[in-house]
This record gives sequence, C-alpha cells and structure tokens, in this order.
Amino acid sequence: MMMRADAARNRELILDAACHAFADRGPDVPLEEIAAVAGVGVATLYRRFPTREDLLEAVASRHIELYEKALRKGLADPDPWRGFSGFVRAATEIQARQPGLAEVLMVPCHGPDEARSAAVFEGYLELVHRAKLDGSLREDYVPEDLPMLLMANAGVLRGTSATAPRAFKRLVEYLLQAFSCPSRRPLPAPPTPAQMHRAMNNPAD
Amino acid sequence: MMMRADAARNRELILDAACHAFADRGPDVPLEEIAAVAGVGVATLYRRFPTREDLLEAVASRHIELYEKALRKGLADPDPWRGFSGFVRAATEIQARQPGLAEVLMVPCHGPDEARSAAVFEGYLELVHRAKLDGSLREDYVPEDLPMLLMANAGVLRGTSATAPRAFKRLVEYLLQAFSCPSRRPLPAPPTPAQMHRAMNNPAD
DNA sequence: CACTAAGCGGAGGTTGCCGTCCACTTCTGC
DNA sequence: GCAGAAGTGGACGGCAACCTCCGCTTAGTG
Repeated sequence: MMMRADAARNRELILDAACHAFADRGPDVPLEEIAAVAGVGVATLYRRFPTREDLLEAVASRHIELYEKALRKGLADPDPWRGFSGFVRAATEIQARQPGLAEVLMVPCHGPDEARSAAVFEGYLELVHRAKLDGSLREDYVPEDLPMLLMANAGVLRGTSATAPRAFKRLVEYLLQAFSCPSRRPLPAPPTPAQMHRAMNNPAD
Repeated sequence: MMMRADAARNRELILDAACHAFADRGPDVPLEEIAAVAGVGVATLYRRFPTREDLLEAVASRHIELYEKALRKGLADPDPWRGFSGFVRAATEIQARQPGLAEVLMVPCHGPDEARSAAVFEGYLELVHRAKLDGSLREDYVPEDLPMLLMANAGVLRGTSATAPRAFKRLVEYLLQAFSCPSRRPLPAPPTPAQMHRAMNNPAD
C-alpha cells in the first residue's frame, strides 16, 4: 500500500525540521516545536512517528548514507592505515556536524536500519583486519574501540561544540596516534562485544 | 551569623541525598525526589539551594578534596610521568564514581570553589611542566588537553557506565599513551584557553 | 521557662510538554 | 467530478516537575 503523496511530503518536512532541531537543541526538543517548524500539526507528527525514538531513529537513518560513503572511500584506499584512519575521521566529522545528536549518531556500530548498519560494521571490520595485517594498527585494538571513540567524541562535542567546534579533532588525532603501531604498554581489557552492544541499545537516559 | 544547628544538619542530609541521586539518575533528577530522600520538604531544599545549579555546585565542591588529594600524590611522586599520569587516572576515576555527574566533575579545570580549583589547576600545570622537562610528556601537549580528556571520559561513562563500567579505563590508557613521548605526527591546534574556559562555563544544555 | 526569630513542610498554583480525539479537508481511483 | 478513504490540525485533558506561600514547629537565649 502506497503512502499518499501529501503524506510523504509532510514526512520529509518533519524529518528536515527534526534534523535541524535535534542538531542544535539536543535530543529533548519539544516535538511540538519540530511540528511547528515543519509547518504541520502535532497530530501529523505523532501519526508518522509515534514516539520520539522513532523520530530520532529516522533522522539517524538519513545519516547512514554518509557512513556508507566514508566506508567505501576507506575500503577503496590502497593504504590500509589511510583507509582505516580516514574512516574514523569521517565518522567523527559526521557526528560533529550534528552536535546535538552526537550520542545517537553511532550508526556504524549500531544503527536503526539494522541491515545497513550491520553492513557498515562489516566493512569496518574489514578495514580493521587489513590495517592489522599491514602492521599499521596495533594488535590489541578491538572493534569495540570505535564505539568507545565515538562516545568520547560525543562527550567532547557536547562540551565544546558551541565555543570550540574544532576541539574534537584533537581528540581524534590523539586516539589515532594511540591506535597506530607500535603498541606500547598493554591496555586494560576492552568491554566484551555483548556489553558494548547493550551499551548502545540502552541510550543513556 | 551562624547557621542554626538543625539547618546545618538538613543541609548535609540534602547534599548526601543529592550526591546519590545525581550519581545514579543524572543531573535532571526531580529536586522533589532529592528532598524526599533527604527527608525534608521541598521548601527547605529551595531555601538552601535556590537553583539546581547551586545544588550541583555544592555537590561538586565536595569532590574537590578528592582532586586535591590526587594532586598531592602526583606532585609527591619523584617520577614526573608517574605523577602526571597518576593524576590523570585518578581524576577520571573520580568522574567514574559519579557517572551521572561526570559532566560537572571537571573540578581540576573549573570548579565551583574558584580559589581551590584554581589551586588544583596550578598544581596540575606544575605536573605538566615537570613531565615535559623530563621528556616523558610530549612537547605539544597543552593544559587544555585535560578538560578535553575529561569531557571525552564523561561521554564514555555516559554510554557505558551501566553496562561496562570499566570501559573508560581503556580510553584513558589510550590517551595517556598518546600523550607520552615521543610525539608522532603533529596535532590539530588545540582550542585556546579562553575557548576552553568558556566551554566549561556554559554547561551543555 | 518563655520568648522570638529562624527554620520547616507540604499544599497548591503555574508551566510546559505529552499524546489523543474528532470534525474538517484533500487526495486518488473510478 | 464524485465517493470515500486517507490525511490533517489544533483544541484539550493529563501529568510531572517547578517553586512559592504561609501557618506551624523548634532551636537558642536570657
């Protein structure tokens, strides 16, 4: 069953509005405000997105394309380290472009569109694999270090995006240098994949 | 003019309750809940702490002692790197112990008790200085990298404290390894001290 | 012990957001 | 172009937290 044309248009208007609103007022903006900006009634918004979660997910979904593009670029790079580090930089840039949403923009690890984000994660694992074989990524790096980095980045963005919007880049470069060989002292054990997965599913408050 | 004894007692009860409440329910807990746990009426709470900010600050103030202790330990260490890194580890541990408050527990950089937190920051600068002279801390480290780290840590704690409460340690070790000599590739420019200071004064959201 | 000012609690008005309901409008297939 | 299904908007009741007001209680003093 096809959606009516005007309904589809409104859906897009809402998503546009939500995108801006979330980005610069955080994930708690009143839905009524989003509806107002979109130029529709609240009821319309609620019909299309019964819960705030649904709306957040839909907005996040729009970003997955950006991650896919970054991933393709990384995989295409003949230099494994450039591929890996480029992807990490791109992912954090994507977060930075929507600072209010940074916490939910961890699409490469766990996104709303299960299939596609799983695919991105697969590709990312391949980047990791190559960079390790190549010797440029330290042996004890684990895939869960990316969500960790993205969470850390979200924290920095939260604190600085208003006053020092490039500060996050410094964090990212520090971490990339730490990720690159040679590994130095041993690291504390990483969380298990299961723990990390749960962490991404129980959004903090 | 001295505060009446019962008033002082209630003040402490409120702070105790607030401490727990903030730690495990985040900085947005209803003040009424804190009052209830403390066993006092809301009015009492509002009289002592007119705004939520005041209460958060008072709670944060209690922690400054922990930072002072960590700092003393760091300064007493004959090995400059152990002193510096030990302090960083301790500071992040303090944040981790109150995950809901991590965002406001950046006392070494900017705390509610101006004089004391300035003193802690001074001491921290000394740690930085020594470790750089010693050659164990990279030359291009800047003092603002600590608030950056603390914000990053807050982000990781936010995401993982419920499911993987030790995950933050891995971030910290990665960063400490990045901070330690030899420095590798150059880093992006850090935010200016003024920017960072503003960032810590405009609490996100 | 008695007086008083400091302190107390909780009732209740206020606000802001949620999410639903329903009378009205607009698409779309025939 | 018409029928009716699909879609719409905004009014509305509910709720949760805020914060103030005021009559009562109690610590501290002489």
